[in-house]
Amino acid sequence: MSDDNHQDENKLIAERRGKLEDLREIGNAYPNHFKRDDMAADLHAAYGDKDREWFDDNTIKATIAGRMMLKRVMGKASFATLQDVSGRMQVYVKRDELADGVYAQFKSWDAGDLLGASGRVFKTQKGELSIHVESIELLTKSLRPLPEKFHGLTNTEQRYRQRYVDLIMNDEVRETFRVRTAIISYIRKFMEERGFMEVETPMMQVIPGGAAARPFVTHHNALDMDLYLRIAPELYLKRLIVGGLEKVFEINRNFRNEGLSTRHNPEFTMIEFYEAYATFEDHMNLTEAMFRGIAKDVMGSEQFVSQEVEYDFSKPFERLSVKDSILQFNPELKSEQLDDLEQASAIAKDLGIPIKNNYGLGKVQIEIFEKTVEEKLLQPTFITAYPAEVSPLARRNDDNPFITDRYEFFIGGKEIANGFSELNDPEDQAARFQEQVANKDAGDDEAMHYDADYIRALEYGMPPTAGEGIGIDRLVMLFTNSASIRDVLLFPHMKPE
RNA sequence: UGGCUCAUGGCAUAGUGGCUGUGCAGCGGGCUUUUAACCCGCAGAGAUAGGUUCGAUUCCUAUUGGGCCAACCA
Repeated sequence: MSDDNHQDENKLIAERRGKLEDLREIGNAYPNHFKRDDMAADLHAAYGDKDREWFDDNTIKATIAGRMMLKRVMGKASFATLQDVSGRMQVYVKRDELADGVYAQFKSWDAGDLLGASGRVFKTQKGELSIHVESIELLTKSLRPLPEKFHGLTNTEQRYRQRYVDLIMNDEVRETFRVRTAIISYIRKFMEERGFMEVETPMMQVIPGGAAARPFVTHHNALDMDLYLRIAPELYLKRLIVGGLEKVFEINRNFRNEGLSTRHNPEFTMIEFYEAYATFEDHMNLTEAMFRGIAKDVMGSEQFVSQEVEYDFSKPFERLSVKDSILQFNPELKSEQLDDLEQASAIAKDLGIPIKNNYGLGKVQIEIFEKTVEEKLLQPTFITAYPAEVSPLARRNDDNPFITDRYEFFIGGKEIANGFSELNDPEDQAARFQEQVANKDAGDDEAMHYDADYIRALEYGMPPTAGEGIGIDRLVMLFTNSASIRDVLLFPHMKPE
C-alpha cells in the first residue's frame, strides 16, 4: 500500500480517534458495566408476530447490546440497527426522550460502534419490531470503518485475511461456521453414544506415521531433536486399542506439507476412530448412519443440494469394489486386463498417467481409479477392496491376499473418509513397513517410516479391530454447500501480507 | 511448481494513452416512524519496480498478493 493510501485511510481512522479522545475526556472510554438482558433473536421469536396495537396494552422492557450496522438520522429522531450473535434488532431513538446531551452523542457514533440500549419493545408503522430507546450508551468505539453496508465485503483475500470483518458483514459466513460447530458436536455425541471414548494423542511425533504424506518438521531445543507435526493419529490410537481402551476416537488437526487447493489446507481436521472386535463392514454401516444423521438432525433433511448435485441420504449408500468401479466407468476395459501388470500399465499410460518402474499392479489399478472414477462418484459411495500394495496398515482379505478389507468413502467426487479392518499381524506389519522403507530409499518421500514401537505394541496383541478417518472439513463443505475448503476454515492458510 | 486471470479512495464498482467518475461510509448543513432513509454542500483513489511514449491508471516486462485450473495429497 502506498503512503498516499495510508494517509487517506488514516483520515477516516483519525476522525474516529478524535471521537475516542473526546470519550476519554468524558470518562471511561471502554466501560464494562453494561448488563444485557435480551438477544435480538429471542425478542423476534417472542414478539415478532404481535401486531402494533398489542404493544399499547403490553409494556415489554428490553435491554440489548450489539454492533451498530445501520444508522438513519432524521433530525431529532433516529433509527439504528444493532447486531448481536443471534441477529439484528432496530432501535428508535428520540432526542427529547433521552437524558440531556445523549442524543448529540448518539449522532456522533459511527456504524461499527458497539452500543447498549434499553427501552420498550414496539412495532413501527411499517411493522418492524423495534426498541423505543429510553437509554443508550456507547460500549466500544470502533476506529475502523466497516465495508459498504449493502454489498458488504466481497474481496476474497480480505475476507480470509480479516475473517473478523467477514463475520461482521456476512450472515451466511456466520451460518457456515455455526453449522460446522453443530456438525462436529453431533459427531462427538454420535460417537459417545456408541461407547467411544474421546482421547488426545501427540501432535508432535518422533516418527510421523499413519498416512502417506510429507510432514512438517520442527525442532525441540532442550532435547536437541527434530519432531514431526503429525500427518495422522492412527498409530497412536491403535496403541490405545492394544492397551485395551477398545473404542476410541480423536477429533483434531492433522498437518501435511503439501500443496494448497480448494480441497487442501496444510492443517485440516479429521476424526479418526478405532473399535476392537469390529470389521470394516461395521464401520461402513456406522459411517452411513452418521452421515444420514447429520443430514437429518443437523441440517434438517435427508434431501439436499450441494454444489449443484442433488442428494437423498434416505437411500442406501452404494458399495462397489475398486476393480468393479473401474470396469463400470470404463466399459471398454475387461477384467483380465486389470489383473495383468503389463496390460494395466499400458492402459494407464494411454490415460496419460506416468507409471514408475516400482509400481505394482495394485498401485497401477489405483492410478487408473483415481484418473477415471474418483471425480465421477457424486452420490455417496463406498469403494472397497483396495490393493494391499497401497494399504500398508490394512488387513489382508482372507480370500484374496492381493486386496485388503478396506474402503474409501466418496461424495461429490471427493474422498471424504478412509477405513479398514486393521492389520494386527505384527510380522505382516513389519514386512509392510520394510516395503515402505524400501520405497522411501528409492526416493518416495511420502513413504512411511519403520515404527519399531508400533510393531512392539502389535506384538503384545491388538484385538481384531476396524478403524476409519473422516475429513471433517470436506464433510462440512458438503453440508454447507461450500466450493472451497477455505470457506469452512475460520482462518485458512494464507501467505503473509 | 506450471497455465489462465485479477489488483482503481475505507468498502462496492465504472471508464479512459491526455485534469479518473458513481454509490455507500466520512465531514458540514437540513429533516421527530426510517429501513440500502432522503435532500444540499465538501473532501478523499489506479499494488510495487522498470520499460515504450511528448504524455501511462490504461500498452509491455518483472515482482508481490489473491482467485480458478493442473500437479502433490485428504
